[in-house]
Amino acid sequence: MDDRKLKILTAVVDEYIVSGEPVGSKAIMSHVKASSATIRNEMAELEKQGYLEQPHTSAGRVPTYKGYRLYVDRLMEQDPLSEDEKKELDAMLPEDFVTEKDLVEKASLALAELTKCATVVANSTPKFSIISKVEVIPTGKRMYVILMITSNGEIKNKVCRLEFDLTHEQLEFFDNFVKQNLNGVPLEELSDDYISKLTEAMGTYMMTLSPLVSELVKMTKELDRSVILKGQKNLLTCKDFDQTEIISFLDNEKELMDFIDGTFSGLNVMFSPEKDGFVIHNSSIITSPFSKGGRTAGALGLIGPMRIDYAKFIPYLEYFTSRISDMISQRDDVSDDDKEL
Amino acid sequence: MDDRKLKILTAVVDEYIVSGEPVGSKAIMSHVKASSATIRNEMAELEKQGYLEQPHTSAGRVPTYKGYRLYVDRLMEQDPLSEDEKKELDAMLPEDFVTEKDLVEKASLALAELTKCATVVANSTPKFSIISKVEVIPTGKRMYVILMITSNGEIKNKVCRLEFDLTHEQLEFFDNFVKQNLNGVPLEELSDDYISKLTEAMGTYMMTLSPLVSELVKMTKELDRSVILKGQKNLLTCKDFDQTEIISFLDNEKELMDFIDGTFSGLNVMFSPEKDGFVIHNSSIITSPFSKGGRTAGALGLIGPMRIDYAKFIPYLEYFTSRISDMISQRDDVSDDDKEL
DNA sequence: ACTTAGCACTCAAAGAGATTGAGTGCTAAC
DNA sequence: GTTAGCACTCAATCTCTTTGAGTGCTAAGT
Repeated sequence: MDDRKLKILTAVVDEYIVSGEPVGSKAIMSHVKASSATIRNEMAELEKQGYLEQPHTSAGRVPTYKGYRLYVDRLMEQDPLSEDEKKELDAMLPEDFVTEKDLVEKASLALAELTKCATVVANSTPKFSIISKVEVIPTGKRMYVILMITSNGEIKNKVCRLEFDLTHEQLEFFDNFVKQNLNGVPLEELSDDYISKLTEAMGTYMMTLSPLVSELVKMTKELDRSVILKGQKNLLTCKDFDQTEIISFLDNEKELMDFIDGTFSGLNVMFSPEKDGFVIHNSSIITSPFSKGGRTAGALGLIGPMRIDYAKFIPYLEYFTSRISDMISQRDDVSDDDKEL
Repeated sequence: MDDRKLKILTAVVDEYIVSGEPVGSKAIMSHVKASSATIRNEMAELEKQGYLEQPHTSAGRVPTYKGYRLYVDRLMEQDPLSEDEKKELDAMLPEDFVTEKDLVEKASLALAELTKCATVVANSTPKFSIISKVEVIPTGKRMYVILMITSNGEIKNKVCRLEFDLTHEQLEFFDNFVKQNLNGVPLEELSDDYISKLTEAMGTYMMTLSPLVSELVKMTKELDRSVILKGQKNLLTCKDFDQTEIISFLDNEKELMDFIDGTFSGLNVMFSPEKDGFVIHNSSIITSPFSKGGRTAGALGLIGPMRIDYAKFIPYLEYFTSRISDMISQRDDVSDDDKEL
């Protein structure tokens, strides 16, 4: 693959990203020093090799996903952020935050507004946190509320209804049992094994209290897998997409969960044809992980059309995730201090 | 307004509801015993009077909102529900529910699926409920969780961050204070007056604890005004609407809150031209209130195109709200029993 | 052997009639 | 007051033409 071809491919992608129209040979002349005829010949070859395609014979060229792949992996030059831009981005993040979930949610929203794309954030910090309080509160006939608070400030509650009322003694037992066996336990250590051992240890109380335990387990599972989608509106108004596809995508959150998996290892750019089962044609997904105290804690992702402005938006995304990492790690230090006191 | 005119108007609306196309004089002949020419003359008059309109000279007639108004108020015959249909509707409702919010939410979703419209539910039952527990739980440096549980099973929590840590004594004071002054208080009695009197009564503690109180008040306000929208997808796919209007409607929840107000007094059918400020052109909104123990407790609403199948859907809606009323009232009795014990 | 000017060719998009048909209003007869 | 009949209207659809951006190929130029 000679140098001029790469330059032409780059020019096609660059042009197409801004115009959204098929790019002709003349438009490339301002980027590459060669006549339109030469460029046409080169483009014909790029097409043979699968990097470009024509919507129809007499139209210009459009990058294929293979073309985008080469572009983002090797050709594109990212626009580095100026200090001013950094300040602007900082201004979009909250200075302070109450819970980590709050922070990532706000960052996600800001990114969505900035890029006019949808954003998604998978936050697995709760997984690394420890249970700091579990309480069971009776609230009516056979009704109980389970309250769980984790060290990262996340709170979760669940109402459950039992078959019969618990005696005072049973409640007290459960309370103590939880205090001894769950308080201070990292959520990620709550394997099914661990749980079943616990239930066994409850002995005669097991029968009556097991519904509570199973709700508790459900809660921990829900905590460590939270995926939030923002900027749905931007997908709906983007004319690169098929509306019905977007609607069915928004309708099944399940898919979201699935695709974000395995994107926790560095910047990642994926195209819909590469990700099979993903319904939105012509879309690309860019993800960047963030960490808490050196440990991967989640990922922020951008869902947009394939002709998204990679050069500009990738730096935005990476800056946001690095800021998130800083902020939540710093906060973590504080609460460590707290423990030492 | 003579009888035949009314029959013709009814026929036009009925036809238009199923076809969505302007209705011509011939189509009416199967409903009204008269020649197409006569019907045309009558329709011309109905148009003069503002009940019908023509998209263009050589097209059939379409009802105006004034036509719909007359139709729903006086002409339409509702399809009464058969026992079988009632059973089907019952099957869509949960047999049992944990919180009232759960129930109305599920009913709302079921109605949305059934009618392919959006549904909205304003639930003010929390307002009539009493505070059964308030707790403040420290969860980290200067971090506190306020937990509030109301008698109808609703739970709300809020994380707040204070400027300084509270002493054990301060916490205990707040705990007692809340127990004495808020536990058992109906939410609707928490007027601003009442609150400010309370804060004054806190004396020297006021300064330090007022952030907690203000969060608490916020929580009660959020509790008694919950509006839930379901079936957004149906609005997006309905071709009677302008997509951009739908998107901007979905984007500002505020509007939702506003329009549902004042619809708690019996079945209500509104058309977008009557409800100014409401962005969705060509839409109609049908609401029906539900009650808890004889007291209005909220309303369930249906948002659809103006040519919605009123005859069929109004009975659905009313059946649902009557079932909701039954179910939450019955449940209430149970918890009353509970108190007596 | 590569580059490029030139030319014939292609094809989507936009515009200009022409055609169709559902529906109307009006009139004159019943 | 009702209705059959007829001329008229107009959106929708189709066809035909024009336009123009863009191509591939060829032959001459470097």
